[in-house]
Amino acid sequence: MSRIPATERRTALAHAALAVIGRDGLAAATTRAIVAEAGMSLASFHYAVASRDELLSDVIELVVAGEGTATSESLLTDSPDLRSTVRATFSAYLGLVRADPGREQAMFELTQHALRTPALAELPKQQYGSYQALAAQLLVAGAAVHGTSWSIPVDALARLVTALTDGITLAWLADRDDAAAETLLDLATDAVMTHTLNGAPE
Amino acid sequence: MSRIPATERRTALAHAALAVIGRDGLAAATTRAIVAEAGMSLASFHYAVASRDELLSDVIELVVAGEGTATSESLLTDSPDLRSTVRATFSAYLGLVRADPGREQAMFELTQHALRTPALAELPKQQYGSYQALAAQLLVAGAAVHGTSWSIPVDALARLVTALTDGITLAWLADRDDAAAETLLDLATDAVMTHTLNGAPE
DNA sequence: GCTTGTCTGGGACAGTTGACCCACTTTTCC
DNA sequence: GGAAAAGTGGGTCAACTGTCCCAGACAAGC
Repeated sequence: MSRIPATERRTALAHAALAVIGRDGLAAATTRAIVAEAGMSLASFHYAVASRDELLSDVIELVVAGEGTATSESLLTDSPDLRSTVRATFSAYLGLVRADPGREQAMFELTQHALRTPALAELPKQQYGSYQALAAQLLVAGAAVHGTSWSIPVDALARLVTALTDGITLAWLADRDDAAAETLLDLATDAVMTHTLNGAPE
Repeated sequence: MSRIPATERRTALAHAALAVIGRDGLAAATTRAIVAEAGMSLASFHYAVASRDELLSDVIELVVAGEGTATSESLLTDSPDLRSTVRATFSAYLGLVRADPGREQAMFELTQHALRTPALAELPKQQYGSYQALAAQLLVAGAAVHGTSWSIPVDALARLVTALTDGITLAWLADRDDAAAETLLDLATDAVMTHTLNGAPE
Protein backbone atom coordinates (compact mmCIF):
# COMPACT_ATOMS: atom_id res chain seq x y z
CA MET A 1 0.00 0.00 0.00
CA SER A 2 1.34 3.34 -0.96
CA ARG A 3 1.53 6.14 1.50
CA ILE A 4 -1.58 8.25 1.64
CA PRO A 5 -2.23 11.19 3.98
CA ALA A 6 -4.79 10.53 6.67
CA THR A 7 -7.34 13.02 5.36
CA GLU A 8 -7.40 11.39 1.94
CA ARG A 9 -7.71 7.99 3.54
CA ARG A 10 -10.63 9.28 5.50
CA THR A 11 -12.64 10.25 2.46
CA ALA A 12 -11.64 7.05 0.69
CA LEU A 13 -12.93 5.08 3.65
CA ALA A 14 -16.20 6.98 3.61
CA HIS A 15 -16.68 6.18 -0.06
CA ALA A 16 -15.81 2.55 0.55
CA ALA A 17 -18.27 2.42 3.44
CA LEU A 18 -21.03 3.80 1.24
CA ALA A 19 -20.28 1.15 -1.35
CA VAL A 20 -20.40 -1.65 1.21
CA ILE A 21 -23.63 -0.36 2.76
CA GLY A 22 -25.27 -0.12 -0.65
CA ARG A 23 -24.23 -3.63 -1.59
CA ASP A 24 -24.57 -5.54 1.69
CA GLY A 25 -26.38 -3.27 4.10
CA LEU A 26 -25.36 -1.21 7.09
CA ALA A 27 -25.06 -4.20 9.43
CA ALA A 28 -22.48 -5.74 7.09
CA ALA A 29 -20.41 -2.57 7.01
CA THR A 30 -17.93 -3.65 9.67
CA THR A 31 -14.56 -2.00 9.99
CA ARG A 32 -13.01 -5.04 8.32
CA ALA A 33 -15.46 -5.03 5.42
CA ILE A 34 -14.86 -1.33 4.86
CA VAL A 35 -11.07 -1.53 4.82
CA ALA A 36 -11.28 -4.57 2.53
CA GLU A 37 -13.42 -2.52 0.12
CA ALA A 38 -10.92 0.31 0.30
CA GLY A 39 -7.94 -2.04 -0.04
CA MET A 40 -6.41 -0.91 3.21
CA SER A 41 -5.18 -2.60 6.32
CA LEU A 42 -7.27 -2.56 9.46
CA ALA A 43 -4.81 -0.34 11.28
CA SER A 44 -5.28 2.41 8.72
CA PHE A 45 -8.90 2.65 9.75
CA HIS A 46 -8.31 3.89 13.25
CA TYR A 47 -5.37 5.93 12.15
CA ALA A 48 -7.61 7.90 9.80
CA VAL A 49 -10.74 7.95 11.90
CA ALA A 50 -11.37 7.66 15.63
CA SER A 51 -14.30 5.28 15.54
CA ARG A 52 -16.76 3.53 13.28
CA ASP A 53 -19.54 5.94 14.22
CA GLU A 54 -17.31 8.84 13.29
CA LEU A 55 -16.85 7.34 9.85
CA LEU A 56 -20.59 6.82 9.48
CA SER A 57 -20.98 10.47 10.31
CA ASP A 58 -18.65 11.20 7.39
CA VAL A 59 -20.74 8.94 5.18
CA ILE A 60 -23.91 10.86 5.97
CA GLU A 61 -22.11 14.11 5.29
CA LEU A 62 -21.17 12.62 1.95
CA VAL A 63 -24.84 11.99 1.30
CA VAL A 64 -25.79 15.47 2.46
CA ALA A 65 -23.16 16.94 0.16
CA GLY A 66 -24.94 15.36 -2.76
CA GLU A 67 -23.13 12.11 -3.39
CA GLY A 68 -25.49 9.22 -3.14
CA THR A 69 -28.31 11.59 -3.91
CA ALA A 70 -29.18 12.16 -7.51
CA THR A 71 -28.08 15.45 -8.94
CA SER A 72 -30.59 17.86 -10.35
CA GLU A 73 -28.94 17.60 -13.74
CA SER A 74 -29.64 13.90 -13.99
CA LEU A 75 -33.30 14.39 -13.11
CA LEU A 76 -34.37 17.56 -14.85
CA THR A 77 -35.61 16.86 -18.36
CA ASP A 78 -37.06 19.08 -21.01
CA SER A 79 -40.68 18.30 -21.72
CA PRO A 80 -43.43 20.17 -23.59
CA ASP A 81 -45.25 21.31 -20.47
CA LEU A 82 -44.77 21.50 -16.73
CA ARG A 83 -46.92 18.45 -16.01
CA SER A 84 -44.80 16.33 -18.33
CA THR A 85 -41.67 17.69 -16.72
CA VAL A 86 -42.84 16.80 -13.24
CA ARG A 87 -43.96 13.37 -14.31
CA ALA A 88 -40.69 12.73 -16.17
CA THR A 89 -38.65 13.81 -13.17
CA PHE A 90 -40.54 11.46 -10.86
CA SER A 91 -40.03 8.75 -13.43
CA ALA A 92 -36.31 9.45 -13.71
CA TYR A 93 -36.01 9.23 -9.95
CA LEU A 94 -37.80 5.90 -9.82
CA GLY A 95 -35.46 4.74 -12.57
CA LEU A 96 -32.48 5.48 -10.38
CA VAL A 97 -34.01 3.53 -7.53
CA ARG A 98 -34.70 0.57 -9.76
CA ALA A 99 -31.21 0.69 -11.23
CA ASP A 100 -29.59 0.51 -7.80
CA PRO A 101 -32.07 -0.38 -5.06
CA GLY A 102 -29.31 -1.01 -2.54
CA ARG A 103 -28.03 2.53 -2.73
CA GLU A 104 -31.42 4.00 -1.95
CA GLN A 105 -31.93 1.50 0.81
CA ALA A 106 -28.58 2.55 2.22
CA MET A 107 -29.97 6.08 2.66
CA PHE A 108 -32.84 4.78 4.77
CA GLU A 109 -30.55 2.56 6.81
CA LEU A 110 -28.18 5.42 7.50
CA THR A 111 -31.05 7.64 8.62
CA GLN A 112 -32.49 5.01 10.94
CA HIS A 113 -29.12 4.24 12.46
CA ALA A 114 -28.32 7.90 13.00
CA LEU A 115 -31.67 8.44 14.72
CA ARG A 116 -30.84 5.67 17.18
CA THR A 117 -27.30 6.88 17.84
CA PRO A 118 -27.12 9.96 20.11
CA ALA A 119 -23.81 11.09 18.63
CA LEU A 120 -25.34 11.12 15.12
CA ALA A 121 -28.86 12.21 16.01
CA GLU A 122 -28.49 15.62 14.39
CA LEU A 123 -27.51 14.29 10.99
CA PRO A 124 -30.91 13.12 9.69
CA LYS A 125 -32.13 16.68 9.98
CA GLN A 126 -29.36 17.80 7.66
CA GLN A 127 -29.92 14.83 5.41
CA TYR A 128 -33.58 15.61 4.87
CA GLY A 129 -32.82 19.30 4.58
CA SER A 130 -30.53 18.35 1.73
CA TYR A 131 -33.21 16.26 0.06
CA GLN A 132 -35.76 19.03 0.35
CA ALA A 133 -33.33 21.61 -0.95
CA LEU A 134 -32.76 19.44 -4.02
CA ALA A 135 -36.50 19.07 -4.53
CA ALA A 136 -37.01 22.81 -4.15
CA GLN A 137 -34.30 23.50 -6.70
CA LEU A 138 -35.96 21.17 -9.19
CA LEU A 139 -39.38 22.70 -8.57
CA VAL A 140 -38.12 26.24 -9.14
CA ALA A 141 -36.18 25.26 -12.23
CA GLY A 142 -39.10 23.33 -13.69
CA ALA A 143 -41.55 26.16 -13.16
CA ALA A 144 -39.11 28.70 -14.56
CA VAL A 145 -38.60 26.74 -17.77
CA HIS A 146 -42.32 26.83 -18.47
CA GLY A 147 -42.83 30.41 -17.30
CA THR A 148 -45.01 29.49 -14.39
CA SER A 149 -44.65 29.39 -10.66
CA TRP A 150 -46.18 27.58 -7.71
CA SER A 151 -49.23 28.72 -5.79
CA ILE A 152 -47.78 27.76 -2.41
CA PRO A 153 -44.31 28.26 -0.89
CA VAL A 154 -41.75 26.10 -2.66
CA ASP A 155 -40.38 24.81 0.64
CA ALA A 156 -43.73 23.28 1.55
CA LEU A 157 -44.08 21.75 -1.89
CA ALA A 158 -40.51 20.43 -1.69
CA ARG A 159 -41.36 18.67 1.55
CA LEU A 160 -44.34 17.08 -0.20
CA VAL A 161 -42.17 15.95 -3.09
CA THR A 162 -39.60 14.45 -0.75
CA ALA A 163 -42.30 12.66 1.23
CA LEU A 164 -43.76 11.31 -2.00
CA THR A 165 -40.44 10.05 -3.33
CA ASP A 166 -39.65 8.40 0.00
CA GLY A 167 -43.04 6.74 0.02
CA ILE A 168 -42.81 5.68 -3.61
CA THR A 169 -39.36 4.23 -2.98
CA LEU A 170 -40.31 2.31 0.16
CA ALA A 171 -43.38 0.81 -1.48
CA TRP A 172 -41.42 -0.28 -4.53
CA LEU A 173 -38.57 -1.69 -2.43
CA ALA A 174 -41.10 -3.72 -0.50
CA ASP A 175 -43.12 -5.23 -3.34
CA ARG A 176 -41.20 -4.38 -6.56
CA ASP A 177 -44.54 -3.79 -8.27
CA ASP A 178 -43.57 -1.75 -11.33
CA ALA A 179 -47.12 -1.25 -12.58
CA ALA A 180 -48.37 -0.02 -9.23
CA ALA A 181 -45.36 2.26 -8.99
CA GLU A 182 -46.16 3.82 -12.35
CA THR A 183 -49.74 4.48 -11.29
CA LEU A 184 -48.46 6.02 -8.08
CA LEU A 185 -46.18 8.26 -10.13
CA ASP A 186 -49.29 9.58 -11.89
CA LEU A 187 -50.95 10.35 -8.58
CA ALA A 188 -47.81 11.98 -7.24
CA THR A 189 -47.71 14.18 -10.34
CA ASP A 190 -51.35 15.17 -9.73
CA ALA A 191 -50.52 16.02 -6.13
CA VAL A 192 -47.78 18.41 -7.20
CA MET A 193 -49.65 19.91 -10.15
CA THR A 194 -52.59 20.87 -7.91
CA HIS A 195 -50.39 23.71 -6.71
CA THR A 196 -49.59 25.48 -9.94
CA LEU A 197 -50.59 29.11 -10.26
CA ASN A 198 -53.28 28.39 -12.83
CA GLY A 199 -54.54 25.73 -10.50
CA ALA A 200 -55.97 23.33 -13.06
CA PRO A 201 -54.60 19.81 -12.49
CA GLU A 202 -55.11 19.10 -16.18
CA MET B 1 -40.30 -19.05 35.89
CA SER B 2 -43.50 -20.94 35.54
CA ARG B 3 -43.94 -23.54 32.85
CA ILE B 4 -45.30 -22.14 29.62
CA PRO B 5 -45.92 -24.08 26.40
CA ALA B 6 -43.48 -23.32 23.61
CA THR B 7 -46.06 -21.75 21.30
CA GLU B 8 -47.11 -19.23 23.94
CA ARG B 9 -43.50 -18.48 24.71
CA ARG B 10 -42.97 -17.86 21.02
CA THR B 11 -45.62 -15.18 20.80
CA ALA B 12 -44.48 -13.68 24.10
CA LEU B 13 -40.96 -13.46 22.69
CA ALA B 14 -42.23 -11.78 19.54
CA HIS B 15 -44.06 -9.18 21.59
CA ALA B 16 -40.99 -8.65 23.76
CA ALA B 17 -38.83 -8.27 20.67
CA LEU B 18 -41.18 -5.65 19.25
CA ALA B 19 -40.98 -3.76 22.54
CA VAL B 20 -37.18 -3.86 22.56
CA ILE B 21 -36.93 -2.79 18.92
CA GLY B 22 -39.29 0.10 19.52
CA ARG B 23 -37.36 1.28 22.55
CA ASP B 24 -33.75 0.63 21.59
CA GLY B 25 -33.71 -0.24 17.90
CA LEU B 26 -33.29 -3.42 15.92
CA ALA B 27 -29.53 -3.63 16.47
CA ALA B 28 -30.10 -3.69 20.21
CA ALA B 29 -32.63 -6.49 19.96
CA THR B 30 -30.18 -9.27 20.77
CA THR B 31 -31.39 -12.63 21.99
CA ARG B 32 -30.32 -11.67 25.49
CA ALA B 33 -32.12 -8.33 25.42
CA ILE B 34 -35.28 -10.01 24.16
CA VAL B 35 -35.38 -12.74 26.80
CA ALA B 36 -34.63 -10.13 29.47
CA GLU B 37 -37.62 -8.12 28.26
CA ALA B 38 -39.76 -11.25 28.32
CA GLY B 39 -38.39 -12.33 31.71
CA MET B 40 -37.15 -15.64 30.39
CA SER B 41 -33.88 -17.50 30.45
CA LEU B 42 -31.72 -17.60 27.36
CA ALA B 43 -32.31 -21.31 26.90
CA SER B 44 -36.04 -20.74 26.49
CA PHE B 45 -35.32 -18.66 23.43
CA HIS B 46 -33.91 -21.43 21.31
CA TYR B 47 -36.36 -23.89 22.75
CA ALA B 48 -39.27 -21.81 21.46
CA VAL B 49 -37.70 -20.60 18.24
CA ALA B 50 -34.95 -21.94 16.00
CA SER B 51 -33.06 -18.72 15.36
CA ARG B 52 -33.16 -15.00 15.86
CA ASP B 53 -34.17 -14.41 12.26
CA GLU B 54 -37.08 -16.79 12.71
CA LEU B 55 -38.28 -14.71 15.63
CA LEU B 56 -37.93 -11.53 13.60
CA SER B 57 -40.08 -13.19 10.99
CA ASP B 58 -42.71 -13.69 13.70
CA VAL B 59 -42.38 -10.05 14.68
CA ILE B 60 -43.11 -8.90 11.14
CA GLU B 61 -46.10 -11.22 10.99
CA LEU B 62 -47.26 -9.56 14.18
CA VAL B 63 -47.02 -6.25 12.41
CA VAL B 64 -48.78 -7.60 9.33
CA ALA B 65 -51.57 -8.96 11.55
CA GLY B 66 -52.23 -5.45 12.74
CA GLU B 67 -50.33 -5.11 15.98
CA GLY B 68 -47.86 -2.31 15.80
CA THR B 69 -49.99 -0.81 13.07
CA ALA B 70 -52.77 1.51 14.13
CA THR B 71 -56.22 0.05 13.90
CA SER B 72 -58.82 1.67 11.71
CA GLU B 73 -60.98 2.34 14.77
CA SER B 74 -58.36 4.50 16.36
CA LEU B 75 -57.95 6.56 13.20
CA LEU B 76 -61.42 6.97 11.77
CA THR B 77 -63.15 10.03 13.16
CA ASP B 78 -66.51 11.58 12.45
CA SER B 79 -66.21 14.95 10.82
CA PRO B 80 -68.70 17.19 9.01
CA ASP B 81 -67.37 16.43 5.55
CA LEU B 82 -65.02 14.07 3.77
CA ARG B 83 -62.18 16.54 3.57
CA SER B 84 -62.27 17.07 7.31
CA THR B 85 -62.36 13.33 7.83
CA VAL B 86 -59.31 12.74 5.66
CA ARG B 87 -57.43 15.57 7.29
CA ALA B 88 -58.37 14.36 10.79
CA THR B 89 -57.27 10.83 9.98
CA PHE B 90 -53.88 12.00 8.73
CA SER B 91 -53.60 14.10 11.85
CA ALA B 92 -54.50 11.19 14.11
CA TYR B 93 -51.86 9.09 12.41
CA LEU B 94 -49.19 11.73 12.92
CA GLY B 95 -50.30 11.93 16.53
CA LEU B 96 -49.54 8.24 16.95
CA VAL B 97 -46.10 8.72 15.45
CA ARG B 98 -45.36 11.63 17.74
CA ALA B 99 -46.60 9.76 20.76
CA ASP B 100 -44.28 6.82 20.10
CA PRO B 101 -41.65 7.59 17.47
CA GLY B 102 -39.66 4.49 18.30
CA ARG B 103 -42.50 2.16 17.39
CA GLU B 104 -42.88 3.67 13.94
CA GLN B 105 -39.15 3.63 13.43
CA ALA B 106 -39.18 -0.03 14.36
CA MET B 107 -41.43 -0.70 11.36
CA PHE B 108 -38.91 0.88 9.02
CA GLU B 109 -36.00 -0.97 10.62
CA LEU B 110 -37.81 -4.28 10.33
CA THR B 111 -38.56 -3.65 6.67
CA GLN B 112 -34.98 -2.71 5.86
CA HIS B 113 -33.56 -5.70 7.69
CA ALA B 114 -35.99 -8.08 6.02
CA LEU B 115 -35.05 -6.71 2.60
CA ARG B 116 -31.39 -7.46 3.30
CA THR B 117 -32.04 -10.95 4.67
CA PRO B 118 -32.84 -13.53 1.97
CA ALA B 119 -34.86 -15.70 4.35
CA LEU B 120 -37.11 -12.74 5.18
CA ALA B 121 -37.16 -11.05 1.80
CA GLU B 122 -40.80 -11.89 1.12
CA LEU B 123 -42.11 -10.29 4.29
CA PRO B 124 -41.93 -6.60 3.32
CA LYS B 125 -44.34 -7.32 0.49
CA GLN B 126 -46.87 -8.63 2.98
CA GLN B 127 -46.12 -5.80 5.37
CA TYR B 128 -46.86 -3.12 2.80
CA GLY B 129 -49.84 -5.06 1.54
CA SER B 130 -51.16 -4.89 5.06
CA TYR B 131 -50.55 -1.14 5.29
CA GLN B 132 -52.28 -0.53 1.96
CA ALA B 133 -55.22 -2.73 2.93
CA LEU B 134 -55.67 -0.67 6.08
CA ALA B 135 -55.54 2.54 4.06
CA ALA B 136 -58.05 1.17 1.56
CA GLN B 137 -60.38 0.20 4.36
CA LEU B 138 -60.22 3.70 5.81
CA LEU B 139 -60.78 5.29 2.39
CA VAL B 140 -63.85 3.18 1.69
CA ALA B 141 -65.29 3.75 5.14
CA GLY B 142 -64.67 7.49 4.98
CA ALA B 143 -66.31 7.86 1.59
CA ALA B 144 -69.26 5.71 2.63
CA VAL B 145 -69.96 7.84 5.70
CA HIS B 146 -70.29 10.93 3.55
CA GLY B 147 -72.17 9.22 0.73
CA THR B 148 -69.44 9.68 -1.81
CA SER B 149 -66.88 7.49 -3.51
CA TRP B 150 -63.50 7.87 -5.14
CA SER B 151 -62.91 8.64 -8.78
CA ILE B 152 -59.99 6.21 -9.12
CA PRO B 153 -59.55 2.64 -7.88
CA VAL B 154 -59.25 2.56 -4.12
CA ASP B 155 -56.17 0.35 -4.28
CA ALA B 156 -54.25 2.99 -6.20
CA LEU B 157 -55.38 5.68 -3.80
CA ALA B 158 -54.46 3.47 -0.85
CA ARG B 159 -50.93 3.16 -2.19
CA LEU B 160 -50.75 6.94 -2.43
CA VAL B 161 -51.97 7.30 1.14
CA THR B 162 -49.41 4.78 2.39
CA ALA B 163 -46.63 6.49 0.49
CA LEU B 164 -47.69 9.83 1.93
CA THR B 165 -47.83 8.58 5.52
CA ASP B 166 -44.43 6.94 5.15
CA GLY B 167 -42.98 10.12 3.74
CA ILE B 168 -44.63 12.30 6.38
CA THR B 169 -43.30 10.00 9.09
CA LEU B 170 -39.75 9.88 7.80
CA ALA B 171 -39.56 13.64 7.42
CA TRP B 172 -40.88 14.21 10.91
CA LEU B 173 -38.59 11.60 12.43
CA ALA B 174 -35.64 13.31 10.77
CA ASP B 175 -36.29 16.92 11.72
CA ARG B 176 -39.16 16.83 14.30
CA ASP B 177 -40.58 19.96 12.67
CA ASP B 178 -44.18 20.00 13.88
CA ALA B 179 -45.20 23.08 11.93
CA ALA B 180 -43.82 21.75 8.65
CA ALA B 181 -45.53 18.44 9.34
CA GLU B 182 -48.89 20.15 9.76
CA THR B 183 -48.48 21.99 6.49
CA LEU B 184 -47.55 18.73 4.83
CA LEU B 185 -50.71 17.16 6.25
CA ASP B 186 -52.70 19.84 4.43
CA LEU B 187 -50.98 19.03 1.17
CA ALA B 188 -51.48 15.31 1.69
CA THR B 189 -55.17 15.94 2.25
CA ASP B 190 -55.31 17.93 -1.01
CA ALA B 191 -53.59 15.07 -2.82
CA VAL B 192 -56.22 12.60 -1.69
CA MET B 193 -59.21 14.91 -2.15
CA THR B 194 -58.29 15.52 -5.78
CA HIS B 195 -59.71 12.10 -6.46
CA THR B 196 -63.24 12.44 -5.12
CA LEU B 197 -66.08 11.86 -7.55
CA ASN B 198 -67.10 15.51 -7.58
CA GLY B 199 -63.51 16.32 -8.21
CA ALA B 200 -63.38 19.71 -6.57
CA PRO B 201 -60.50 19.85 -4.08
CA GLU B 202 -62.42 22.51 -2.14
C1' DG C 1 22.83 12.47 6.80
C1' DC C 2 20.07 12.28 10.46
C1' DT C 3 16.37 13.29 13.31
C1' DT C 4 11.53 13.92 13.68
C1' DG C 5 7.05 13.06 12.56
C1' DT C 6 3.86 10.55 9.55
C1' DC C 7 2.13 6.41 7.94
C1' DT C 8 1.72 1.12 7.61
C1' DG C 9 1.18 -3.85 8.72
C1' DG C 10 0.37 -7.65 11.58
C1' DG C 11 -1.02 -9.16 15.57
C1' DA C 12 -3.63 -9.10 19.80
C1' DC C 13 -7.37 -8.27 23.17
C1' DA C 14 -11.68 -7.84 25.58
C1' DG C 15 -16.44 -7.78 24.94
C1' DT C 16 -20.56 -9.37 22.73
C1' DT C 17 -23.38 -12.34 20.11
C1' DG C 18 -26.12 -16.45 18.33
C1' DA C 19 -26.32 -20.96 19.26
C1' DC C 20 -26.26 -25.07 21.91
C1' DC C 21 -25.59 -28.86 25.29
C1' DC C 22 -26.86 -31.34 29.35
C1' DA C 23 -28.65 -32.24 33.72
C1' DC C 24 -32.78 -31.33 36.09
C1' DT C 25 -37.78 -30.56 37.05
C1' DT C 26 -42.47 -30.70 35.92
C1' DT C 27 -46.37 -32.23 33.41
C1' DT C 28 -48.94 -35.65 30.74
C1' DC C 29 -50.77 -39.89 29.74
C1' DC C 30 -51.25 -44.82 30.03
C1' DG D 1 -47.37 -44.90 39.96
C1' DG D 2 -44.24 -44.83 36.49
C1' DA D 3 -42.52 -43.92 31.90
C1' DA D 4 -42.36 -40.60 28.31
C1' DA D 5 -42.65 -36.08 26.83
C1' DA D 6 -42.29 -31.18 27.56
C1' DG D 7 -40.11 -27.36 29.56
C1' DT D 8 -36.21 -24.99 32.29
C1' DG D 9 -31.67 -23.13 33.89
C1' DG D 10 -26.88 -22.54 33.85
C1' DG D 11 -22.93 -22.88 31.75
C1' DT D 12 -20.18 -23.00 27.50
C1' DC D 13 -18.48 -22.43 22.78
C1' DA D 14 -16.77 -20.49 18.51
C1' DA D 15 -17.16 -16.60 15.73
C1' DC D 16 -17.07 -11.90 15.11
C1' DT D 17 -16.54 -7.06 16.24
C1' DG D 18 -14.44 -2.50 17.49
C1' DT D 19 -10.40 -0.97 19.19
C1' DC D 20 -5.70 -0.72 20.20
C1' DC D 21 -0.53 -1.51 20.41
C1' DC D 22 3.97 -1.75 18.61
C1' DA D 23 7.73 -2.40 15.65
C1' DG D 24 9.11 -0.92 11.49
C1' DA D 25 9.15 1.77 6.88
C1' DC D 26 8.96 5.97 4.60
C1' DA D 27 9.02 11.14 3.86
C1' DA D 28 10.29 15.80 5.14
C1' DG D 29 13.07 19.33 7.24
C1' DC D 30 17.31 20.85 9.44
